Parts: sequence; C-alpha cells; structure tokens
Amino acid sequence: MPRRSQPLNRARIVQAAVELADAEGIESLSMRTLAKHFRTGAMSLYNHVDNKDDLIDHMVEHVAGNIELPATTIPWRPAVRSLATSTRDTLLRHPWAPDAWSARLPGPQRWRLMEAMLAPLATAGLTDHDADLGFHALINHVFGWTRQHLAFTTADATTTPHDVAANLDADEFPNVIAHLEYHEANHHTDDAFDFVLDLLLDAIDHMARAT
Amino acid sequence: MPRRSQPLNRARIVQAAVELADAEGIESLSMRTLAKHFRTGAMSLYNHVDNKDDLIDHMVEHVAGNIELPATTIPWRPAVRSLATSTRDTLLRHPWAPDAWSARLPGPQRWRLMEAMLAPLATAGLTDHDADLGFHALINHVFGWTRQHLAFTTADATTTPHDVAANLDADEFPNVIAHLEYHEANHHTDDAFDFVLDLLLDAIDHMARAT
DNA sequence: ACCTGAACACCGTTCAAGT
DNA sequence: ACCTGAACACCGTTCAAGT
Repeated sequence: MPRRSQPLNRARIVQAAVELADAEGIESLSMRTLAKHFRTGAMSLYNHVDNKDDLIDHMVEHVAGNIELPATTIPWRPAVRSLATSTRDTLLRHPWAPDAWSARLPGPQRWRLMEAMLAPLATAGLTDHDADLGFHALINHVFGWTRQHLAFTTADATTTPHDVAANLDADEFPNVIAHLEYHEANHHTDDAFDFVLDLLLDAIDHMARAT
Repeated sequence: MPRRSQPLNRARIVQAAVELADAEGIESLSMRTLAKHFRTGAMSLYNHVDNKDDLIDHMVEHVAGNIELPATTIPWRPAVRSLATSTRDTLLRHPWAPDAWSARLPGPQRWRLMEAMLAPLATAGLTDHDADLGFHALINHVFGWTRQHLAFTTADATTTPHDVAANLDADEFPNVIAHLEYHEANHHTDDAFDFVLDLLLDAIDHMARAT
C-alpha cells in the first residue's frame, strides 16, 4: 500500500493490478480497491485506462511481456522447447492469466510470442498444414497443463484428493478413486509436462522428416 | 420468457440459466435477469440454489450430464476417441462452459465422465504412470482445442484474421501474418482436432505395447 | 415449506466541476 | 492536462415478514 509520492501513470496502475490479482485473485480486483492502493478514488484511474476491460488487456500484455524468449540462433527444437517452458513458468506465477489470455484478442506482446514460436517452426521444414497443427497442439498443451496444475494447487487447499476419493462410491467410480490416489502418492513427480511436450516435438520432427 | 405456470424448482432454474448464458454470454447472467425469466424477483431463486456460485456449479454439472458416453463394450481406443469427440461437441454448444469447468471442483456428472475415460484406458495395459500421462494429455487436448476454436469463432465477429494481419508490421511479425493468412484461407478444414487426438492415441498405444 | 419486498454493501462508469 | 466528488444504474445477498 504505497503512499502516493509519484504521479499516477498506466505502467504503475497495471503493475499494481497484476500484483493485486496475483495475491487476492482477479475476482476481488475492483477499480475501487485498486485505486485505494494509490490512496485515491476509482475515477482517477480512468485518466490512464479506458475501462476495466482495457485494464485487464494491459495486465495480460504485461504478463506476456515477462515471458523470456529463446535466442534466435539456436535450432528449432530447443527454441520451441524453451519458449514452451518459460511460458508455463510465467503463467504459473499469475493464476488468473490463462483465462484472461484465452478470452481476449492478442496485443503486441502476444504477437511477439507467437512470432517467437512460429519462426523456429518455420525453419523445421514443415508444410504449412503441419506447422499449423504443431503450433496449436503445442499451445494447447502449455495452457492445458498449466490450467490443470493451477486447478490442483489453487482450489480448496483444505480438500486433498484423498478426502475427495473417500466420498466417492467405490463401486461406481473405481478408476477415478485409483486416479486420485495415484496423484496423492505422486505429488512431486511433475514430468508430465515435459513428457507430452517431447511427444509433440517428436511428432513435429517426424512430420518434418517425412516432407 | 415463459409465464410462471409451474412452480420454481432447481432443474428449471439451471436449465434457464444455461440457455441464458449460451445466448447472451455468462457475463450478462445475473440473478436478477435470470429471475425475470420466471417473472419473479432475484430472491426467489435462493430457495433452490445456495448462491450464484452454487448455481454455476449446477450449470456445469448440467452440461457434463449432456455428454454422451460410449458403450462399455467397445475396445479402449474407439471408446476414448468417442468420448473425446462428444465432449468437444457438447462444450462447443456452451461457450462459457470450459472456463467455468476448469475453475471448479468436479461434481457427480464430471466424476462419471472421468470414470468413462479412465475405465477404457485402464484396459489398455498401461502402467499407472503412463495412464495418468495419457489421461491428462487427452483432457488438455479436448479443452485446449475447444477453447481455441471458441476464441476464433466468438471474438469480435467483425474482425477477420485478415484485418488483423493487415495492421501488423510485416517486418516484425512475418510468421504471424503468414499464420493468420493460412487460417483465413483454410476456414473449413477442421482436421486438427482429430489429427492430434490420433497422435495421442498412437502414443498411448505405443506405451501399452512397450509395457 | 416456499415466497418476496426492502435494504445493505458493494460494483463499473458518466459527468460536471475543480486545479 | 490531470484529477475527483457526487450520482446513476447496476450487482449479490441478508433479513424480516408474509402465505
């Protein structure tokens, strides 16, 4: 809760909004509570942002801008792999980001990321069709895995998978119960992200060699 | 806008809420506007639903209940394939559903779906580890593809990919522009869903044979 | 048991008035 | 140019009072 020494500007507002959404959840981010961080009223924010929707657009762009790009000199496979991983890492720091991201049109920072993923794919020697398939499969994996991971680590920290399993009918849902118990026992083995990522990279490599 | 001949009950409320969210978007679904559908005040809904969050839980369960399950007699691969496809088909009819689904804990109908996906996978002869990888990769693909498709078909119907491409710097984003133009030219070739689905099923089959 | 009006504590946003 | 108070049109939800 900083005093208001410096004048308001959009960068500071967006930065504070991201921090607030990270800490308290985006559902409790309101123009009024955000303005309180600057010891002013909600109306003052409208000098720097069109409206709340515009603010969230800028928040998503801010997050997108934090994603580290791979060097343009490395081969396509490590480049794509590195970008997928750093995208996941950044998204995990902003639990509200995946939903906001998917629901909005891209801005400059997101175009920059798309370019950084498409450019190495374009050097792999794929047909347009295969490049398109590969690109979307990779994006879907990164966001799908991240969302799944966030749902597990964020939702009701009080309710463990084991508790949930105990309330399910063992005759009706035997495989669900086994699945939940597997997760209970394997909390810290997070190789699923890399495994499926490599599966997709293998498939892309295979398509490239067949072209 | 039905007259209120029958008494209110939760099933009718949830049904109306789903229809309203499908037609107008979930952001314009309020307890007050929903109540107006039954020519009553918002407060009357609270006799059948704990609160708005509970209502949305029931809406997601309603959608999950509409997903057709494969026969339990068929082999694992067509069973999984069919469930993935019918899940996608149902989700596409309810654009608000994927976000609401991912953000909430499962209820009975979603357990039923998980069981219907895990049960055939369990007969494929995978290790627990591989079954887990396969399950999550399949779910991520279904939801990721569906979200992507919804974003493309719902967002600003006025702005075509081609319009967007025209506003991008051709030197900075050459691959993004090529990608958008590819989508412009290939509106109706939707084989990406099946292609990646088969890729994942092949990988699962391969893991099963190697066990 | 089910219903419902009034009221409370919030929202986002507009507008007119200030410096 | 930037700021801001009051006001408007909404929210979800509680509570007390009705049948």
